[in-house]
Amino acid sequence: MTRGKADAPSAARAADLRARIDDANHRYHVLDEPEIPDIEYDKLMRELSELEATHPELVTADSPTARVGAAPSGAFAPVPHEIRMLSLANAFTPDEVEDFVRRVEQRIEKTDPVFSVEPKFDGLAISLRYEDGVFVRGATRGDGETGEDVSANLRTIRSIPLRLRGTDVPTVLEVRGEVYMPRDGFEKYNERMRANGGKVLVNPRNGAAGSLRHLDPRLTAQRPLAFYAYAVGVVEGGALPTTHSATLAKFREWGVPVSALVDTAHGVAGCLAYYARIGAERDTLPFDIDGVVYKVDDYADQRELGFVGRTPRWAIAHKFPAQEQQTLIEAIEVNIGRTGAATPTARLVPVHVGGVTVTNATLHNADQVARLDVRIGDTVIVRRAGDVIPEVVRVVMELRPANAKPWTMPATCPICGSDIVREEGESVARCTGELTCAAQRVQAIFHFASRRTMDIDGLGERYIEDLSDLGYVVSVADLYKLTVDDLIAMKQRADERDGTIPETTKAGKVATKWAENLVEAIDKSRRTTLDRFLYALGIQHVGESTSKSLATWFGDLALIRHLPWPILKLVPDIGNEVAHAIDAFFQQSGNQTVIDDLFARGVVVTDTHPPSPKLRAELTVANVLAQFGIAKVTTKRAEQLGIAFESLAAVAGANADALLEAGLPTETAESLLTYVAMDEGRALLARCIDGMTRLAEATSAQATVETGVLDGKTVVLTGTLSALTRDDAKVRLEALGAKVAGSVSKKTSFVVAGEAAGSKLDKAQELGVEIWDEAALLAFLAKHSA
DNA sequence: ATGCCTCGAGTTCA
DNA sequence: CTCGAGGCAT
Repeated sequence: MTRGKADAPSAARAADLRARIDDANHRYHVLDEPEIPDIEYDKLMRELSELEATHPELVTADSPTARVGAAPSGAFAPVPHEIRMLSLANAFTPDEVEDFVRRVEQRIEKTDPVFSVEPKFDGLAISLRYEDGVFVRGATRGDGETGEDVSANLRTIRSIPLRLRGTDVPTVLEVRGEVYMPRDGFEKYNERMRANGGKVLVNPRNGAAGSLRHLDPRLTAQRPLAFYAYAVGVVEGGALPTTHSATLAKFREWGVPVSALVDTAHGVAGCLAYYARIGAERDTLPFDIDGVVYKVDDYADQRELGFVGRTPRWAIAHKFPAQEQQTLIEAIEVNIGRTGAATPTARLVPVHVGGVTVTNATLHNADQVARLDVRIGDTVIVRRAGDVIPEVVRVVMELRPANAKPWTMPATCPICGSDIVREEGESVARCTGELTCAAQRVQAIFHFASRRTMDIDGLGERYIEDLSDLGYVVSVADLYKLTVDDLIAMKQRADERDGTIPETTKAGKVATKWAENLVEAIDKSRRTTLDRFLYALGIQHVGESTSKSLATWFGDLALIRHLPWPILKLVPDIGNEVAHAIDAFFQQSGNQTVIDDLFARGVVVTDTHPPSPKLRAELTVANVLAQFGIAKVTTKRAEQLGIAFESLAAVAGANADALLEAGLPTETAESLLTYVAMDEGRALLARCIDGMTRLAEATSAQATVETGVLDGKTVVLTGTLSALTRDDAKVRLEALGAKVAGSVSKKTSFVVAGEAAGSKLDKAQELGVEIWDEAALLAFLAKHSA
């Protein structure tokens, strides 16, 4: 093979070939008007790859030959989305669409607003990043915040341009859209697979999702995938039009494929007409769709509408009715969850619904079973609700066997035999076995180890079951004393128990590696944050959000684990139920022991900090007293007491005279005295007094301890940081006392400018504000972070 | 008391 | 994703 310098004619020929191939792709995928036949196209491609093979120095990153697929590259790196990838609210009926449009109209004070209307493709959402017009990276949606880098696979998709056309392309442009598998491509692929005995794809949607997750892009290249854009992410160094529809039109100019079915519509009537039109075309379309999407067209209006949680208020997905199928109920089983919730689950004769095989369907609770009157042996209609989760819609009564008996919730837990109890007014029945119940224990450990809590990679439900069954792990703290030997021994015993063939020497090596990895993952999980740790504990009613609140308000588990419920209630969104649940959890000595054990075995909460100033503001005698719910002691009375007495202890110790002197009516004073006289009342007051003291100490310690290097400094972040996300940087700067602001002013202490920083950098220079590059920030953080 | 909204918990399949 | 229920405003 000639490896010398490329001669000029070869270089020119390569450039020419690339231009012609790009052009053919553009015409085919974007303009939808193929010009040259496939054979011709293949010939051009072959010539180019041969040319590149003999002259490797001619290969460019955006060469169409990259589409054949590079060699496997290992795992997918996580990619943080600077601008979150959205999920949409759903509407199923015209009424819901009307409600949506009405809400929009009210908020933006316009009637019959213009919507960009689009088909909702049934594929996989991805984000493509172009820098200077060249495709540099593509990522899956992931959880919306962080996706996976699937660039190598995306490069193989011919409708994704590797280079944008036109002169007005922004320096950085993130194009968002859907990777899907066209129906004919899906059929042909499966035909081919059936012919040579390969594995067929279940449906186009899974085909698309699965294809992008191939570690070997050469496999992805074989799959018939395509792409349509429908949204925009980060834009830097350039401007987009002021409406969504104009942006999509611009995309087309730049060579990004946008479905020809996108349109604009006015008001409810326009949207519903579009829904009807697309619905009628649905079956003849070359790709699968599961509904249509309405987006408020004007970006200014979108901004005004904003978000509720993770979903925008300016868009909604109007779904087509879910597909339904008929099948048979073989059994109704009871599942025990982390909190002991006993959930009836229908075991079904497998049936294809909406493209997947369904074998289980949750029946939620006994009420639901009764409402549907589902019995074992019944024929039922199953639907894939929303998108994924199968649901039993109704029983086909005509087909009910004569001997079918109504189902009832068992009285005892199928796992541990404890009573199953349903509280008054609750819809769920619970196993009362708590942690004596193996199922609850396994679920609790599984929750503890899961991604959003301690994040122990590789510790799945199956291993937890084995560890628990074989007695290696009883409480979550036991995870942290597991050794490699323990794990290997455990696996051996599990294999023997299951009758799995004893491991050969080669497989023995694998088991060792597995155990080593798991021990390492467990070790890695030892360092965690307070919010994750709290969430991991699995306290009833304390999920991700409440854990975050608790962490920011109190800052230290040493405090939280001793606080009585009246103090916990001071936190917004924590009411009676939640506060009592937290209190009750920590009152259980067993739970305290587990926490001590965790710390003793090396678990470290890294972000402990003093209680928040907000808490200090709320933590008054009056506020705490008002939480108790003592008869007659209203908020107003509590305030009087707060003014009259310095401390909770003083209130608790006050006699009748002192209370009357504070201006309390006789009845109120009596009620309070009665409360204090009760053992329970006195005990709770004592705990509150103790809690307030602890908090006061922790807070006063703050004055001396808090010497953040960046106290009083205001920092602005701009541009793209590469080593850490903007959020990350923000958190870490704030941890050092800085305030991270959104815009530059003369009060700004310094600006951190990443790649492709824009107007904020200009402004900083103009105002003479200190400017740091990313390296300076990293160095600073490294030096000053604990 | 009543209604809205957000959060928690449980769940399916590949 | 969906349902139920807790928190809070009215």
